[in-house]
Amino acid sequence: MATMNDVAKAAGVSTSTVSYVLSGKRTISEETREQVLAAIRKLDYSPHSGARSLASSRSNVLGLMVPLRADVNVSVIMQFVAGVVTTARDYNQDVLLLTQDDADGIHRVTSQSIVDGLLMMDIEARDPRIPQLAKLRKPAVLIGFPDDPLGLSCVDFDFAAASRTAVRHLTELGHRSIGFIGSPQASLERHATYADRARKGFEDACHAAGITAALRACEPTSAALAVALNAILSAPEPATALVVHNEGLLPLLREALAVHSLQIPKDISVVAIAPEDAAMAAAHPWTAVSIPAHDIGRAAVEMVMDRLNSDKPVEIRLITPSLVQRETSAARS
Amino acid sequence: MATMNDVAKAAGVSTSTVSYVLSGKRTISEETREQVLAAIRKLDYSPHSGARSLASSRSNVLGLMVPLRADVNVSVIMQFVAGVVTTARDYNQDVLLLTQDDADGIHRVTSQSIVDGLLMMDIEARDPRIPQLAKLRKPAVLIGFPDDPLGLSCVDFDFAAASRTAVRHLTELGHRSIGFIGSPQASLERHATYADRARKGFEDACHAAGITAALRACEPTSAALAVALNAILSAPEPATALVVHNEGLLPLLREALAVHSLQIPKDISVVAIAPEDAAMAAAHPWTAVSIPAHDIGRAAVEMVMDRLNSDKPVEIRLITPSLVQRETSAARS
DNA sequence: CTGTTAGCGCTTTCAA
DNA sequence: TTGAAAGCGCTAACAG
Repeated sequence: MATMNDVAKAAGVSTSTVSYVLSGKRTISEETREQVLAAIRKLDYSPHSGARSLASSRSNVLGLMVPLRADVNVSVIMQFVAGVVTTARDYNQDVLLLTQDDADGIHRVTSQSIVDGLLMMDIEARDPRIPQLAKLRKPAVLIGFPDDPLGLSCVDFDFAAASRTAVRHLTELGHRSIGFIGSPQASLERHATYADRARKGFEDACHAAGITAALRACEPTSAALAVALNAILSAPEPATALVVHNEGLLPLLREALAVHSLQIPKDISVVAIAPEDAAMAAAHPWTAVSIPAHDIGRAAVEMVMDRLNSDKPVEIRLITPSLVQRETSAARS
Repeated sequence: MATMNDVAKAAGVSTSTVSYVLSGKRTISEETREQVLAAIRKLDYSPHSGARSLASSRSNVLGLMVPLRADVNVSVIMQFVAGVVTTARDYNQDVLLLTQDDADGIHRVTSQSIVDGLLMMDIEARDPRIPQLAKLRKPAVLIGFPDDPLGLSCVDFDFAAASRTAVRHLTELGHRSIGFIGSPQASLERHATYADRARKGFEDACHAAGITAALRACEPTSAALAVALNAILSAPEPATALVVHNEGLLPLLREALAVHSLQIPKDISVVAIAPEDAAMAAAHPWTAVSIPAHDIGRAAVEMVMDRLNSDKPVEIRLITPSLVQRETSAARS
């Protein structure tokens, strides 16, 4: 492997000149720059990341802690990760994968200077990782919205607004009793903030509009869905519309409603809170408030890089939802 | 941050002694070892990964190239990745995430010595990345089974054997005409090797057993499934059993068969080739040949580490399938 | 606009 | 069983 020294010799300049050509931190005459670049090409030179990180105390790697748990929405995670990785590349960073159960992963990758900053997915209301992150001298961004961010940056989808938007759409269509089918109980119990906030937003919106609301947590299985629907549809004022915040249920929903002799959207309207692709992957695409997972990933990277490169203040961003009406919502009959 | 030098001074030894205590590459008296470890704890010392990789030419990072494409099975990927990351930690390695569309990611992370080795998911029959990998001086493991591995290690699930196992199970139950519903056409067209081999195994097994076979590729949507089933069930000798290698279709299958007035397993048997959790996530769990994604991830890491640490020869491993009968297969009526 | 040089923090050979 | 010291390849302060 060629080193920077080899390049310098081949180009007839000093190593610092090569370094500055590469970093752009100094103005270089067009002539020597050409020479250096030619030598780099000729020798097929690449800088050694370890040497660079030793000298500059920057690794050009971001740590991303991902839940590989089963009760979270896998396809949203994938999209989010895709957003993170592609944006990281725009900043010339690579992404190191950490898992939730790697107990001291945070300590390891920061204390050894493996990463320059951290992105934490799936943050809970009182996440024990937050105090740990707050002590670090490396920037961290929380994906989620905890009770107390302890001075860390946060970014998330505005799930409360998503529910409000869904409810507004349905009330405008004349519905006066709406059911909410949410994330599995497990997500609620560990206070994944997205689950809590979507529920809360739904309750508040229904209350403000004077609408009858019925909420159920639900596992992504036919059996659980049947139970949830029974509860919602056998109430004194049965729902004429549903908000579903659980993409795993979408493929099962039509069949489950058929049991109650209900057709979508003739007898019952449905709004999904789900990623775009899940909403579209059906013969009759769902009216949906889509979760822009890719954009959240992008925003998260932008926010760590801001804190890494400048002294921009800590930021809290909530990504605004928007609803697209498709084939599953209609005026109340 | 404390350096190794600080530790050496605090313990009253030389830096090399500290280094050897940490690496274990030299025998150290119990007494000095204690002293060193005490100093490490007291100063909360962690080695600097950049410095280490510069001096040792080992980064302790493995690169993992993941498809963030939509037509592949997301939950299998997640399980596989989980297997990779947890096993990597057992070898004291971290995992860097690369995406399929990061065109020169392979070159970047290897030439800059960011990674010690590479794991490549979703290998196609004539994958253009293979010649590129074969030229590197870093070990690589292919997850998949290409036409020509060019001397690289490979590991994969034995999809052909999976189909054969499924067919054997069904013939033992008396079925003489079996349909195969496979991966989307897109997967076949780019010759994802898993799709090809599962099909081939099915055809061969049916032929060998003198069974009538009907094969269809299928997108994971209700509409596509309806088309595929129409074709399979309107044949001269309609299938009395199905092998389904497409987990996205499982939640849709009962409803689609009901259209033909067929109940599982009374009128038609079904064997899924799918990850365990997909097979279990139903009111009536599927008889299935399960894809042990986690184990494949583990095996892949073991194989890179073998090539990194020793001169073990290149290896080709096919993970043997096993079938579990559950509620969706029964004797032909 | 460019060169010299002192580190960055670790590993490992050589010497004792 | 231990220490001294020469790098590993790069960055950036200092000097011109």
